[in-house]
Amino acid sequence: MNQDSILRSLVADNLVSDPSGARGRLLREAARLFRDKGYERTTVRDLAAAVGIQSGSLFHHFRTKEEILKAVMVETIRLNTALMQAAVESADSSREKLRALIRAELESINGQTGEAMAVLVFEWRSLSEESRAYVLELRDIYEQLWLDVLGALHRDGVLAADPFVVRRMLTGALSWTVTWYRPDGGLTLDDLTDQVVAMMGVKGPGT
Amino acid sequence: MNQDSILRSLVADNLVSDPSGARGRLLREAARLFRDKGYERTTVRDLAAAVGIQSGSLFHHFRTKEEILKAVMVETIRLNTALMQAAVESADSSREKLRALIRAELESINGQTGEAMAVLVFEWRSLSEESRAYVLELRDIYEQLWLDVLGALHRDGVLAADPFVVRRMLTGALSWTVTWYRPDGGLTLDDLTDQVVAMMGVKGPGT
DNA sequence: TTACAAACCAAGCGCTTGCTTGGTATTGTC
DNA sequence: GACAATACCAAGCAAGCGCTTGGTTTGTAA
Repeated sequence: MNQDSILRSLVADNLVSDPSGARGRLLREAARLFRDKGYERTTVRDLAAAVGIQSGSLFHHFRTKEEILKAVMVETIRLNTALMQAAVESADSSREKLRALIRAELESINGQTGEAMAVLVFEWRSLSEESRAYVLELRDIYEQLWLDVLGALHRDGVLAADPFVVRRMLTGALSWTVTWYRPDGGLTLDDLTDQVVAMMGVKGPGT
Repeated sequence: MNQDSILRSLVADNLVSDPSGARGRLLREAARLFRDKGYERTTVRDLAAAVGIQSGSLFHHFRTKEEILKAVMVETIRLNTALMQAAVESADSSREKLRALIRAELESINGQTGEAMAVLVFEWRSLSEESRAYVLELRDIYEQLWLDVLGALHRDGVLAADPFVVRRMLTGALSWTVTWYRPDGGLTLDDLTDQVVAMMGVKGPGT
């Protein structure tokens, strides 16, 4: 189950928009604009211009501007949850599962879905109360993947610190890479993964 | 040199506004509103109402709304840089200096200046190009404090990972605490500091 | 060819925004 | 007590905002 087939499966189930369709293209441009200028500074005219239509025509696809923000976030979480799940399942030991999770999250933040992930981090305050509740609900599924793995490592005595605290520290540290990491800076995502694992106080198998 | 005297010294030098003055009170309310609602969603009418004046009267104190955002950020960096400097100087070993820095940054993020620090993290995109350049300049002084200490630990073989990467990971992890840490949750800032230090792969004195 | 829905345009409405203006209290100074 | 300078108010302007409306084009299928 590679990344492409996971995406295609989600598209087939109508959980994620086809990236090549009109709606999918709009969401991609929206993510880019929201990340670059922020949600509030991005006007519906900006969004429309980015996909080459009139501003009023946007409201044929989405009822409100906020619905666009919500869709960007919801679809991104759905996709990355599925990718994470696959990453966990493909690894054997808990230690390898953790590494796979870190690697996958770095990929989601600094790869294809990077714009949308940045929006998820920086623009959640612009969501309405109900949209926020729904997004948080989806996020919990995602977070449970992490807590399961960290909890197992904790029980095995490999991880000393509290899994909840560790996850939150990791969330911050990994999210923040979006503000400074550049793939052309001589540091690959694998290098970065190594540094994170090394920095975590996870005792190696031999000690 | 305690925290209060540091603040008073900065006020005397006109680098930070007196918190009890009109300007200082406005900046405090602005920081709170900007954190809660975001800069763009906060109107000048909101700001004026928070300090009990008419919206037009704001422009007697600040030329533009953006100048208020800039002032919140600049004064916060100035204060926290001074506090960090004192924290570093009061510690003897590099290891203790690192702990003092972590503790001080957690304090700045989750204590009195918490609102303003959150603004610094989440609202920097709303700054104009020039304001951003100035803020980054001030930030560099602040960051150098960290890199000096981390560099010393690295040279001594206490810290294995790259100081630049470690600092950036720490920035993310510590900033993120603003989204989840609550002092009434049974975890003190000292506890949290311990967890961070423990999580960092800094080898203890005995190994 | 006809029928119909989906996708889009052109125009603009009603409202909110940051900020300005002209004038009035309030404060500090000699 | 005269006189600025400072701090504020009341009113409103011009621009930009999200979104609506009524009508036209495009795609699809019988």
